[in-house]
Amino acid sequence: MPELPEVETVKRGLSPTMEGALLVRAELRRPDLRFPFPENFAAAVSGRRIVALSRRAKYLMIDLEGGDVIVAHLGMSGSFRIEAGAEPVAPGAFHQPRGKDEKHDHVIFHLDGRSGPARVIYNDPRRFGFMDLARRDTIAEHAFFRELGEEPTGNALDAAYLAARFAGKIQPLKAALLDQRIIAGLGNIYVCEALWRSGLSPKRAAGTLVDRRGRPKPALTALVEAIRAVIADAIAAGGSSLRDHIQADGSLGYFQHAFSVYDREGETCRTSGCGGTVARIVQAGRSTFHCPRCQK
DNA sequence: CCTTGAACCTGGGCGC
DNA sequence: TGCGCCCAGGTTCAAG
Repeated sequence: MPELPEVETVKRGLSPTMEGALLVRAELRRPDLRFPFPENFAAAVSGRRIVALSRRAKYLMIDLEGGDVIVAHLGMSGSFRIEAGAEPVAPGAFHQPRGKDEKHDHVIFHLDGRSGPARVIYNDPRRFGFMDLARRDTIAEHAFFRELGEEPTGNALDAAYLAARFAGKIQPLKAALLDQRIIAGLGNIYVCEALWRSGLSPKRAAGTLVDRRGRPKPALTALVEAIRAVIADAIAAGGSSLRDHIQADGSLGYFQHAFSVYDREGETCRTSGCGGTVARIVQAGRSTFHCPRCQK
């Protein structure tokens, strides 16, 4: 589920339950996800109070009292859900998977919060997600964060910044926008959507949006606006829920209904007066959806 | 530096 | 009902 808007939605869904709660115990139901958990993970976080939740790019950060930070990435299929009350949280009270889905419940945070005991459960069938521990005061130097580019929210991302990063690049726009070192948090869906909104071909070389003096051409300014708008729209919609993915509070994001090109191969382009047909091509091994008629 | 392809995993959908 | 194949929101590594 996770590009930036989905992770932001997860953060907002979990915050009311997790912030201020005591993390009584972290229960790891296997030794690894994509990577092994840090040796001391469960012991280090158990018994600590949760100070705050935040997000950077596609990473969810859980700040604990004392300065440790749980850093979680949801990979392709990771999700969190909240179960309130009921189940005991005493040590030794192990989670019992009942259904098919629950066999992929890999991490259970047993909480004691303002509204009583609760569990926050991380489920990830494909296990492309991962969790690590960092220290708040050095987190910017952590390998996950060190090279990340600007967030497409707020004001840091602007045409001048992208012009500097795109200058001289032959790399196609699709690949340049997926590069987390340039813009942090975009993924396959929102790159396709932003390129469609700005009328730019995913195959176009990134450097062609920069003039000879290294300044942004109007098309690059339009692209920046499209990126910021599509991300803001998606966050406002609670992200995109593909397949059966649900948000932490059990509700569905609905931005998938607003897709203009993603997963719409063969359908009519929504650009007014265009009349083109959405095509699917493969770039760097991943599907790109675009309208060959109006995206130049 | 660049680009591509494969790898990591499981599950859903489709054609036969 | 089953099998084989392709596809999936991400990242990383090897190889050309």
